[in-house]
Amino acid sequence: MKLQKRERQARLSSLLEENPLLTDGDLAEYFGVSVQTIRLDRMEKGIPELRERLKDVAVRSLDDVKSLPIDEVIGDIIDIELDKRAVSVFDVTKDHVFQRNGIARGHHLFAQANSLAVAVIDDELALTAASSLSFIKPVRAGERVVAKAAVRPDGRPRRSIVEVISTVGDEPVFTGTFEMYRTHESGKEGQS
Amino acid sequence: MKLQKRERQARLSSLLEENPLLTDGDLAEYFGVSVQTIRLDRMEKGIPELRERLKDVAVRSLDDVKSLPIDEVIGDIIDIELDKRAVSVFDVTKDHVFQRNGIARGHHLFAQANSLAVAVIDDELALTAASSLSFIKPVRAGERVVAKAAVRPDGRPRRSIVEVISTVGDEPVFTGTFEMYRTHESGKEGQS
DNA sequence: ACCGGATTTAGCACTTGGTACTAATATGAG
DNA sequence: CTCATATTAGTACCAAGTGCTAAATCCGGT
Repeated sequence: MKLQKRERQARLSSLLEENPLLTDGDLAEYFGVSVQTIRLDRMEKGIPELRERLKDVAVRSLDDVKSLPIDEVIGDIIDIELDKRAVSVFDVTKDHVFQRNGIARGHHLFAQANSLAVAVIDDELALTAASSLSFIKPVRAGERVVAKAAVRPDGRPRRSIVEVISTVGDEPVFTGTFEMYRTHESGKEGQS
Repeated sequence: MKLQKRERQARLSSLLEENPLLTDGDLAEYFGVSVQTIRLDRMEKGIPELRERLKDVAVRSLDDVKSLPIDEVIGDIIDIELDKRAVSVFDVTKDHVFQRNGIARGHHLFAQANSLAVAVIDDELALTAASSLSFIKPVRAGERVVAKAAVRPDGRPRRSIVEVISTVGDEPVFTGTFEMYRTHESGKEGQS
């Protein structure tokens, strides 16, 4: 009997974790014990009642929706000098990789580099006109990608070239050349 | 008074849409009417009670977690012939555009094209090795982007080239050339 | 065999946020 | 003024609980 209780409470926790919408009644039936026993178990484990669990899940998912727009820039920009250079870091998680092989999907590396290229341009409007990319080495979940962007002028008016090199540790994993379109000339207003 | 009711019911709907966790009591207070009135309004509008709304949100979000891998591909693939060609559509919403100017962020167009390029390759492992892109015309929220991919062999072993052209209506908005790496030779196993 | 603590079950009153239904009032337009 | 529409009130009931008390079981040790 000593084991029964522990065992049951442990299973109960994990059961509820993967399916929070079970009532005490469901659980009582499942374990073949009385509803009261389930209640006691929940008390001891500090597991809230069904209604609270539901609200938690709901609130969390609503919050998620609201916090999505942070996606405006991919990666954290940690250093920037407009129209010159910029650096951002991006932590690759399991959400960014193919389930099959654990390798980061290319568009995330592109997104980091591209949004960095947009950010480094000192203009109201900066658009990517064209780009050329090279995926040098696969990146995996848990790795931190550091992207460095450098701006150089293009011959044509209202254009700038941004070169981005992304590395994990010391190793380059991605490079991209972005041809950016802008509404105003490249600034270069000299000092003061 | 004719207007009062309609107006209140309309506001009530939209209020609950963006915040499903309001009780009838909250709403009654908010509109300065009795709880019963709110109940009647909900009846007429066919809006379920708080607990049901919560459960819906919760279930949907739990389902989402399970079905997230669908984000493995960006855009809906509507036609595919492995190692030959594929077509996908992607509806641009306000979540995909810069707030400032309403223009779709480049990485979404890239993501659609790139994941289509990955999908069209008939191999366990397909990775983008390099690519070259051209953003021809800005895309805005509400537009539907159709991407068409065509595969052609590369001279080198275990490589394929995928050309993607994305259009809105008749107008091309994006083109990309993807050099794909694969583990096995391009199949081409002839007819049986 | 018997005792005692742990475990389990039962029962009751009460809570929230409702449903379902009935009945009484406004209120306003013709 | 009157009649339909709209609103409010009140009752009984439900699900899924909490909180509390009390009884029944079980199980091991001596």
